[in-house]
Amino acid sequence: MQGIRHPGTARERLLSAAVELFAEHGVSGTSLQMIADRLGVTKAAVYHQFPTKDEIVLAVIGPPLSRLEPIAEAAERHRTPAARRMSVLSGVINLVVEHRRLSAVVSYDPVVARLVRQHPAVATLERIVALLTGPDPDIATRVGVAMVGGGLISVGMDPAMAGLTDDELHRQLFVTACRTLGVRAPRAA
Amino acid sequence: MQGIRHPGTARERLLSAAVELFAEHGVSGTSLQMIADRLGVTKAAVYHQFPTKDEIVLAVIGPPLSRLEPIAEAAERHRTPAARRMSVLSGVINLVVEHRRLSAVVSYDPVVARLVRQHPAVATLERIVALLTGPDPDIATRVGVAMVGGGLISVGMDPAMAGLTDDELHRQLFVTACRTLGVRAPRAA
DNA sequence: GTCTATAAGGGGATAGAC
DNA sequence: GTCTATCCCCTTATAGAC
Repeated sequence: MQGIRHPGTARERLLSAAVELFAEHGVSGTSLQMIADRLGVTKAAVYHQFPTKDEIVLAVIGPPLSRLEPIAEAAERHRTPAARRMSVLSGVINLVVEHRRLSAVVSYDPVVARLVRQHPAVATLERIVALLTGPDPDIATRVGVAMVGGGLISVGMDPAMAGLTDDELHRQLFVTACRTLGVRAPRAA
Repeated sequence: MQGIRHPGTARERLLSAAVELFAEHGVSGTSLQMIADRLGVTKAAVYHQFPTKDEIVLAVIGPPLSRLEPIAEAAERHRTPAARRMSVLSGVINLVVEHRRLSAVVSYDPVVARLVRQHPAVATLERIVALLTGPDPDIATRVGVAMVGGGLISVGMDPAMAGLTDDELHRQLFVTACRTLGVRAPRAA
């Protein structure tokens, strides 16, 4: 709360630059020097904000991962498996659409995958998958859910979809995911 | 053709080790030292087989990429857009199933993506997407095709699907992809 | 918050012996 | 085909001044 600065605090600008670079080069392919260069500062300034590179990655993935818990909780308040599935699907799509570029990094970067495995949110992720499959899923259902998971992220990161607004993309993903899962989509709001 | 050796020529063993490591750590996260260590040789021995690291990546992605062309050609021999779509879908699924781990590397590793962009096979890839969408696709169709593309790869790399045989996985992916695309799957053979 | 300077190590890559 | 030895650069990370 001092002078006006365009994109936020130094920490926020750093994380924003990191996300872009991670998406473009991968975490292993992004050096602290690259992050510093994009911000127009030196590496030491980066180290002033975060003690290690891993801490930067954790700070990047933490906020989106922490949003999984409320998605699962909201879904579990519904009574039928079908309603729970629709609720969690909508929540996950919201998250993916909102973090189009980051989702792919979280899902597919090997360095991030290692950090995610040690993250408390993995348990929530399993809950979410269970909510999507429903109880005692057969192979076809599990394939469908896995396909939706990867598909959402791929579409989100697709440059050809960059022109779509978040609302449009959400609608498209929702109806397509419902088809993949073999369920009738509720009529649109 | 000399003495018996278990996994093939030195070059083949190197590429096999490279694929595993690329899938596990990403290309940027895989050093030539790691490849050499896995083979029980030194870096210099690796450099004897390939002049640069990029050449290793190209040798890894070349064979699967070269299989795109016959897939597109076979599909284009069919007369109707629907038949072409089913043909290309089956061919792509074959490819993904056969290279479960490699597909994710080719599709999502930023280093590989850069090399793929300069590869002649990109044109074929566009042809394949066009065959899947059909002429003058609307947004919903393009979303469906993008979702199938990413979904196939995600399911292929999913450890939970590792227990499925190639044939089983192919069948599951085919019917699920057809649902996503909103087409009736032809009855199984 | 940012800088200069530097340490310590690993990266890709090369030369030349065996 | 494989080795030892080496080069140079970039990496993460630290220390301390401004």
